[in-house]
Amino acid sequence: MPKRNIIWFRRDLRISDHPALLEAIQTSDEIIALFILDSKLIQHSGSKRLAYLAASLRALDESLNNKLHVMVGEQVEVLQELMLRYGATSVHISTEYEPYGARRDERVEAAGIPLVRTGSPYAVAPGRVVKASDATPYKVYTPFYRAWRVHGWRKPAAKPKTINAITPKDTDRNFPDWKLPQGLSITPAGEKAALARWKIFQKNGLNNYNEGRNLAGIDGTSKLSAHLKWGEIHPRTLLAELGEDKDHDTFRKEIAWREFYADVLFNNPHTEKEYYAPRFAQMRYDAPGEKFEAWKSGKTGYPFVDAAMRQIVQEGWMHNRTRMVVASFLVKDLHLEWQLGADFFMEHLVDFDVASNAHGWQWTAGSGTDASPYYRVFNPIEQGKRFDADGAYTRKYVPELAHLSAGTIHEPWLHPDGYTHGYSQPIVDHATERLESLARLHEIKADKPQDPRA
DNA sequence: GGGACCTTTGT
DNA sequence: CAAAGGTCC
Repeated sequence: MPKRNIIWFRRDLRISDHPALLEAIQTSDEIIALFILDSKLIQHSGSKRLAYLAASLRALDESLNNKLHVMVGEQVEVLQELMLRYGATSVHISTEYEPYGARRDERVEAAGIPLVRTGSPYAVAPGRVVKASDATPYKVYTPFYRAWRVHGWRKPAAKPKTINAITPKDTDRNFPDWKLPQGLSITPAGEKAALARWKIFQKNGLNNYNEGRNLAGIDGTSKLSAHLKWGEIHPRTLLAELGEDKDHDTFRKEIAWREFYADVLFNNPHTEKEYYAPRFAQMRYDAPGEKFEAWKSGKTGYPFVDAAMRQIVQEGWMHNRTRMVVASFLVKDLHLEWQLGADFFMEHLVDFDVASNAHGWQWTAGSGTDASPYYRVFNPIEQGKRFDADGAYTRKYVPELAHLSAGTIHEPWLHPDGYTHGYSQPIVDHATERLESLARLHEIKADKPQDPRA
């Protein structure tokens, strides 16, 4: 009887630089390539992310010469059935660290499935970078970054020369047919698309990254987030080709932010949903109502905010600069809790990553690690003028403002024709709400005596 | 333990 | 150039 291993793909949908796949191959005669559709994750994913996953599974299957099993059902049952049927002795995985995935794997293991963990979605696994002084985790990014670099990471793993995989039965080829709703568009999925995008970014964006990454209207960011989220490319593959100049270092720092937030969530799993700084739970917030609806539908009357909100709904992706702008607007202009925005992002983002999302939001809200200082409130108009100076980004997503030029598109109230194409009036006055936000923050200042009833 | 330091700013 | 307060070494 040949020795057989299962390779259970989850968020590592690639065959290059894949240590767990290599390990599964090297310790067996044949592998069983498997993906299990997880009803819980499907429930929490919007149509765009599901369409992306469907495409990514097709791409992975192609790389595996159509040998991918796509199964529906409870993980333990599916794994037990396949192990029995094929006489497989172990299940190889890339280690997962975020709360849901880590708990799932523990549960599977507790049910008697022999999991073999090799590698992770990170260059340095969460929990590995700690302070030299007392071996506790970092809470501030920059010292983490320095220690992360000193820690270092392995070279990319080799692409397997041959993959000897069992041919699935037809009934085990349950590829989902999740379609993208009409009128929407998402980025191409799969390992080939990821590697192609990386090449394009290296050629066109990387060498001006320090400046270009902030400009919403140009293709200045890597746009690798969805590929990284689904593991179609490993961060090590990117890091291996970076140099030491300013632009390359800035990009390396963005990769390190992803690793920092994975580490913070690993060490503080409750911060997926709760305030990292607990006193922010005591702040006065407004209840979500009409203004929240306006934010979600891109009708706040603030052009840069509305452009970004329409971008995420149409494309499942939002420029990083505008992620901060719309987050600041939700929390500090509308006085709503960050979790409302984070949940909306979870529904729409193709690249949704629980750690980066929760802590990106908390940074803006002021409640996170190394958070934005409380007095720092983004000005949505000034941000638009600075980072979408010619108005191209806003014009693209807000057709009601397309007739306005660079000079007035971020302030339609300055133009006599500003509202002639149906654009919304501002739902709040930024200057007023900024002061309101500062007042509410003052109420929870650390040096204020706590309410004894609290 | 004291001093340097801290992604992404506003006016 | 002003704006806390915590973290790091």
